[in-house]
Amino acid sequence: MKPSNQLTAFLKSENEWLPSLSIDCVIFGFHNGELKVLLLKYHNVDALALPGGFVRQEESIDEAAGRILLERTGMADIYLEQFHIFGQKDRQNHLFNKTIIEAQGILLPAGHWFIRRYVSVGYYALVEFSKVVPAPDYLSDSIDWYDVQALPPLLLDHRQIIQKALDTLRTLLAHNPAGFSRRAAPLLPETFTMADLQQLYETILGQKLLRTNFQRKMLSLEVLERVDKKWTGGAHKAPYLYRFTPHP
Amino acid sequence: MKPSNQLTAFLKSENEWLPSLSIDCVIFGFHNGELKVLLLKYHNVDALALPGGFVRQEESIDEAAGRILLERTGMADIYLEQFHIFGQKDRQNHLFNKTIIEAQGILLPAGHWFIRRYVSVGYYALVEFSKVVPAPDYLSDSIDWYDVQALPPLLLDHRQIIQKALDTLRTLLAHNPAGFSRRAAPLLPETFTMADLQQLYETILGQKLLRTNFQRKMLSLEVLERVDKKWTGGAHKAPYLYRFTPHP
DNA sequence: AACTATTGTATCATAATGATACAATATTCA
DNA sequence: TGAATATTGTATCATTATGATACAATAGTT
Repeated sequence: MKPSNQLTAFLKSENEWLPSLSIDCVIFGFHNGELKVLLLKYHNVDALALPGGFVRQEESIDEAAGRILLERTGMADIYLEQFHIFGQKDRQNHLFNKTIIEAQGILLPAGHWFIRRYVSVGYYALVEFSKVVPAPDYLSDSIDWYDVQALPPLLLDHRQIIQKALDTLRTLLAHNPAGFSRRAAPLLPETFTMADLQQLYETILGQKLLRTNFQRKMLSLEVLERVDKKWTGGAHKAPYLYRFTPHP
Repeated sequence: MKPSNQLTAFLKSENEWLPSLSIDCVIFGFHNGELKVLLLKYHNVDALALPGGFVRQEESIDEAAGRILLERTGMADIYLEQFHIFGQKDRQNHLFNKTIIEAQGILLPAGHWFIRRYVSVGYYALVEFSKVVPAPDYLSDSIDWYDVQALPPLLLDHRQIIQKALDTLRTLLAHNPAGFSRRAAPLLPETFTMADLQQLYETILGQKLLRTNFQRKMLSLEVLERVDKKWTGGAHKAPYLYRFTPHP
């Protein structure tokens, strides 16, 4: 099926979708000590965008978020959490959508929901970087990880959406480190050192932490278990490896 | 204008509204040591409901929440904050809406957005009980305050929406008491005693607090200023009155 | 075997919190 | 008028959490 045919089929199935409502997913990964976010490039659009989509009539918005992520990235069974609704009146997504479909040579009737204003629900997830094999779908040219500290120009209010997701992460981490640890588990490999974990915290919080106190705090949360194997490599004492205890 | 005419006009102005999206407002008040929530009773519907409404094409969802609150309750300039989106597929609001309009003798075409599924954005606000003069509008028979501890049967998932709003309040209060105090200021009269404030906290948190430590904590937040006047009445030492310092 | 970088833990000071004690005082009532 | 009572404001102690520093342990390098 050609791209434009898929798009045409999507636009024709008007009654299967909830108008006015879209979902954008902020997918965080962690690699080489950098916090990454998954972005894609739509055909004929310069700015990069968050993986997004629409809600079907017969699915909940949580289910829609999972399906959209699966379609755009191939990742299944990812736990997503809503964090904010973006409903400014000047989002102007309709202008952007018009660009997309006109580039495909499609003409829509003036009142079609796809080229009217809609509001977007932000969902975030923390995933294991290495397990993701980003594959562009029929809508996009490319999909890749980008360092949160150095984001490229983004579509619409997507930079603001990422910022809000980051704020949500920071708040969670600061006020509920145990809850954060459970959700953040996928960001790190199965086993990891305390230094790895600290680097993750420092990246998200945007500040340095005292190593000794960080270790004391993490161990007191009782969400980590020490694996008796040790790491090899550096010219110094070998650190323990830890894993997150399965949540009780 | 007769009720059914207003409703008819509303339903005919299909293009002025965002389909699929509604807003529900959880308005908290505090009176006689009880946390109250504002509920209304729609015509021909038994269960009580949160004041709610829809979003116009040319307004942001924040603006819509303010306008809806004004229309349903007469309260202007209330600071509302979004806290969650409710998008289960079994909300079944369309069935409820069908009941409402059929009771008014109105027939809608099958695909009309008003009798299709929509998701709802929850907003909450904390207001001064005594300043609200609840007045039912053309949609409702009555509007009144209800004790959060003893809610009547509610429409759809409105009980769950109130619960989530309460959870949000509790989290805010527990993790950011200074921020909560600023937002909670309208719940209390201009000046109040420390005991009043403590009762508010205990009601929201659902647990007793130690008086002496509560006082120490509140004073340390530097959001209160002591008014030199004193209260009269009881057969005991007169407490100081406090007011919230205007946020800096 | 000495050296180096890093790790794990102990320990100190300081701040925040939980719990108790008690003086101060506005009213009531003998 | 003055003792009794209920409540308030503050002090104080113990306990816990946090910030900061010190130091022994150790895997590699030289």
